[in-house]
Amino acid sequence: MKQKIKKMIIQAVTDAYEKGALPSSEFPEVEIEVPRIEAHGDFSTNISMVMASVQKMAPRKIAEAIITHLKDPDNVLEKTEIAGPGFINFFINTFSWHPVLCEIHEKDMEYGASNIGNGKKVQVEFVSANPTGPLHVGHGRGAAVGDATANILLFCGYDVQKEYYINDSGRQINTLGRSVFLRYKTLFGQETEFPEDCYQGDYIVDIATEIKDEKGDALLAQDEAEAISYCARLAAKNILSGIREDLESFGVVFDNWYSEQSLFDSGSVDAMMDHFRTRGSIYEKDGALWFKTSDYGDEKDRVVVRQNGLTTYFASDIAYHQDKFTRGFDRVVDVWGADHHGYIPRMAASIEASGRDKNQFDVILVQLVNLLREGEPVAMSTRAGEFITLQDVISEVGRDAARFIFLTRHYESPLDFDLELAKKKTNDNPVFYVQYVHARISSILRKGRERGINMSEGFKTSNPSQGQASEISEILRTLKEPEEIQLIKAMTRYPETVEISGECMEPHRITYYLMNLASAFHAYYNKHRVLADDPVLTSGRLYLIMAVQKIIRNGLRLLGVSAPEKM
RNA sequence: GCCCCCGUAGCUCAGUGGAUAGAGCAAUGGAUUCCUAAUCCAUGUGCCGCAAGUUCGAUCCUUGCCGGGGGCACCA
Repeated sequence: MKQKIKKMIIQAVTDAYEKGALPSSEFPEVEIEVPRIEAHGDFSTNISMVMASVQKMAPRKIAEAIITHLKDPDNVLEKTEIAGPGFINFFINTFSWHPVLCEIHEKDMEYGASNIGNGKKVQVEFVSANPTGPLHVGHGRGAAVGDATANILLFCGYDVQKEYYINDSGRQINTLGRSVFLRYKTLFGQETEFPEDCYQGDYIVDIATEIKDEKGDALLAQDEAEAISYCARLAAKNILSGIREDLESFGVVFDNWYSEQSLFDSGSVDAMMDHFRTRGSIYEKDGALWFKTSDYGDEKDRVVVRQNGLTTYFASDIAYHQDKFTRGFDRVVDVWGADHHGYIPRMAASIEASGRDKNQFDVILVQLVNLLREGEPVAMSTRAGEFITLQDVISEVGRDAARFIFLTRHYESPLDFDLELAKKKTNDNPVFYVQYVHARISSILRKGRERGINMSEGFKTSNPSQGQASEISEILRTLKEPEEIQLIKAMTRYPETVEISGECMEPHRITYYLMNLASAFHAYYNKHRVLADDPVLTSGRLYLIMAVQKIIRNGLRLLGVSAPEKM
């Protein structure tokens, strides 16, 4: 509808110029918006104000000229008006809204899909938590945001891959091994001090016990470094598979798991280092190797190889990101915790240094989650190993509630996650509010079927026969209640909501859209009976609510939330 | 000190330059002989942190300041 109005305006402006009603042929991009206030019409454009200076005419005069030349062959307009400083407001005929329902039924799960991504290969890397402990609530938010963003991009026509980067190399893995080995020694009664920098959680003891059960005291006889390395590998593998299970129970499935260690094994890190040394981006100073990230906007250069000869995390990360592009991705998106924001300039610099455009790389910085219970902060101490894991949260509040709540804020806003609130089955909790729409509609459809109402024939066929087409137009005519038109209008906005959400990579826009649509539906439901006495009217209303149901299911799917038939 | 994010109704937050700034919660009162009351309806609240600038027009863009959070390693 919006596009239709836009075309009409462009045509009118062109005609007006050709007929001499407008002096200049210079036309700005036409912007159409849905006014906040209903009295301002269904759509409005600011074009006459924008054109005023170029045309050297008063905005309202321009608006008049445009309206005079406006052609409306399909008769979609009820009226137009000039308002305020020069807005042109468009009022759409009630019946002109109806065809969108056919479109929704036709496209079904594809309604709202677009091709703005044009098949571009994009990778979304998210979670990527170190395999040194279980996922916590913050990772859950990253998972929800990353997964939904990837889903939305896919729906917008991108060729998307979801990837998890495993930091299975370096110091923290060694620390992990040391932690497990120390606990292992304790199991055999050996006095050991457990340093503060070691991982404190009980899961470390569990892993140590597993090793004891399997290997007995064999590790005690071994060279300590070897024993630690054994513990490290086993623990990382163990923890990683736990992470994978947690993510699966959260409904997140990755297309690819990428090992940091593999970058060393394959020689990618060395090759990267040689490459940038030859190009002069890596140089030696104070016995270390530095990357000249300051050439590309970073505040200072960064170390890639330390004095002690060990590479930094940054080094493998450069190689990793080079590899992403080598694998053919046009665009690379990283989802990081907000505490990593200082890391962005150097990462972006390394990508620019390799000749890539900086807008091929995006970082979504996800802000912290404050875990609450009844409004009170839940005490968590990583040091003491006391924390609530993502799995705990999923078990307590359920996957749907958790995912939805993670997506009820812009990712850059800190999020309060209240465990009690997440379980509440009231209006406070938006998940159920939206899901309830789906369940309610399902229930009506069940009832309808029980009563033997024919409701599926003709609704799904993409090429309706003559008879079906006229039947559909007959039932559409029954939809004229204000609440019905409101609902349909809300549904027309779904595709653009998805597009904007994809362009900005902001999944919360879908969340808000769904809450809004849900509200329009509940209001309608409470005022009008779908299964009415008049069979034609009933068909019309079923046609309407089935479209609502499709969008709810469709939108929830993008967020990774289920659409229940019953609640 | 430098960098990033936030500052909008009592609370939690939407609002990618438009007209009279919105929603939920909280508060009060109401709605179900009938499709799920996990629902709906009614009642009001704002120097959009402050100040300049850009613009026909700024909650939105720019700059400065104030307040809150986070980050500034040869850690990850």
